[in-house]
Amino acid sequence: MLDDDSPPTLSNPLEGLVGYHLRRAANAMLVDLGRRIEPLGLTLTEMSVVQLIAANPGIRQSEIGKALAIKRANMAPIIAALEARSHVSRMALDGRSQGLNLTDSGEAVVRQLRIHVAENEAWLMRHAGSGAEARLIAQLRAIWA
Amino acid sequence: MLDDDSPPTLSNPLEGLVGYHLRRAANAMLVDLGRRIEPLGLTLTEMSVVQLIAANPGIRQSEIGKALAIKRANMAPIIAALEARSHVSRMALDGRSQGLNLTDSGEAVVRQLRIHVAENEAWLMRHAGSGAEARLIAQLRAIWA
DNA sequence: TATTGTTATACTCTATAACTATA
DNA sequence: TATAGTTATAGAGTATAACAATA
Repeated sequence: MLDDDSPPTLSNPLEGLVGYHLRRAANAMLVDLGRRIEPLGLTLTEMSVVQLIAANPGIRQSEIGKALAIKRANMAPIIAALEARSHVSRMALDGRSQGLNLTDSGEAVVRQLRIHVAENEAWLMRHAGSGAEARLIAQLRAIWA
Repeated sequence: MLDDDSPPTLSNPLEGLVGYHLRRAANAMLVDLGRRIEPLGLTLTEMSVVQLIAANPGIRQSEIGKALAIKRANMAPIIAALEARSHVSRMALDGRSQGLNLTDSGEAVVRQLRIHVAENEAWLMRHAGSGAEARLIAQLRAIWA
């Protein structure tokens, strides 16, 4: 079968775009991180929220949303899910605000999380290497390719 | 009201992570690009697919999937939607494969697309600037912050 | 047997709108 | 009036599983 099964020498005009590499690199990073934290039973968004609570005990969910660019409407189910798994507890600050804190279970998860995040960062730097600035595309491409 | 409405001096441990900035930067880029191409009635994924067809007339959708990391199962509705809007036509290559081509309408869309993508790239570089390699975090952060 | 395309389905993330209640 | 939280809903994007038809 010599019908040219070799790589179809496909032309990809997106290869020259920084935005394309940025998207692919971010996706690759999220896939790697997602696999690492999978055993913890947290989504990537829950992961970042938990880390923010760990660093800011008593924080309000509206503050988390502002810091991480998550809309109020999307914060509600995230906090509810974390509370349902007993990772987060709420304490009324006033009639409408609640201070969020990690439970022991939540603290344990964060400890594991830090390890996986560090591994993910190491994975990132391993792929990105240290390069000059004009090498931005090459760096980002190296992450997913 | 002097209850300290100033920024809550919130601690964000994610700020030190390359992965965090990568995710935020990619999201910011996609928001900018999404707004630009919105008038064309294409999603971001459809946009990249159309560009690949434009550069590779007669390409099979399985090849597009491989190039852009889109699963076969997800390619089907994308191509169907592009065909439904008469941007793409199919031509049987053999009993199971189809060669994809742009229609006149599809070509017109791609011409507009190229302009918006170039604008998005300019926007990206305007924010990222040209910087050294250790400035990777700063560069990426500058895109979304 | 492996590949191409398809359908069905589910989950994550994001978005807007509208509502309650509290400040 | 503005804010904090909630609910409902929708649209992207991605994932797996299973199937038919063809190579």
